[in-house]
Amino acid sequence: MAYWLMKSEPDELSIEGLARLGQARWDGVRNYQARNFLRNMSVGDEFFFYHSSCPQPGIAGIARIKAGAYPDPTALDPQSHYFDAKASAEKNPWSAVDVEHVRTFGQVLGLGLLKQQTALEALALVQKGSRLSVMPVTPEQWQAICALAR
DNA sequence: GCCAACGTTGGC
DNA sequence: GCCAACGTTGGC
Repeated sequence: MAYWLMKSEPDELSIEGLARLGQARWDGVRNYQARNFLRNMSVGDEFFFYHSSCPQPGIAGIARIKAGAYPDPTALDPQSHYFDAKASAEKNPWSAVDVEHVRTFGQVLGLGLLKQQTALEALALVQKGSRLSVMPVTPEQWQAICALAR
């Protein structure tokens, strides 16, 4: 089992929204590096749910992969914000996964707090200029962040 | 709204 | 293959 971190704008999907729904499709990833990480995910993998582009950016909880990567239907939907005119049913370069809620933290672990942690220096999230929205988390980083949540 | 930094596009 | 221009991300 592997660990990950994924960013979502709470206006689109928040940890509270996922808790309410129980599960959701994680779609709209339009970056090849992030997509490749999606494809490496296995059912049962857990990830930190990060809230981005919002008043309180940070890790808001934990969720789990319920179904591994499959072609992202939003790429084929002209109505979707994530529509990709170059994608087709035969050749859809984008992937989605299904996720389920695990835990909402009592308080959001703010980006500032995460940046203070020596144990997280290698995490793409806290590196200058990094915009990666899906990234791997090592077991050590996972433990360090879980400790902050207690 | 600003802006730094990155990724993508497309002409050459 | 280079690289300038453009679009996007995302914190502040």
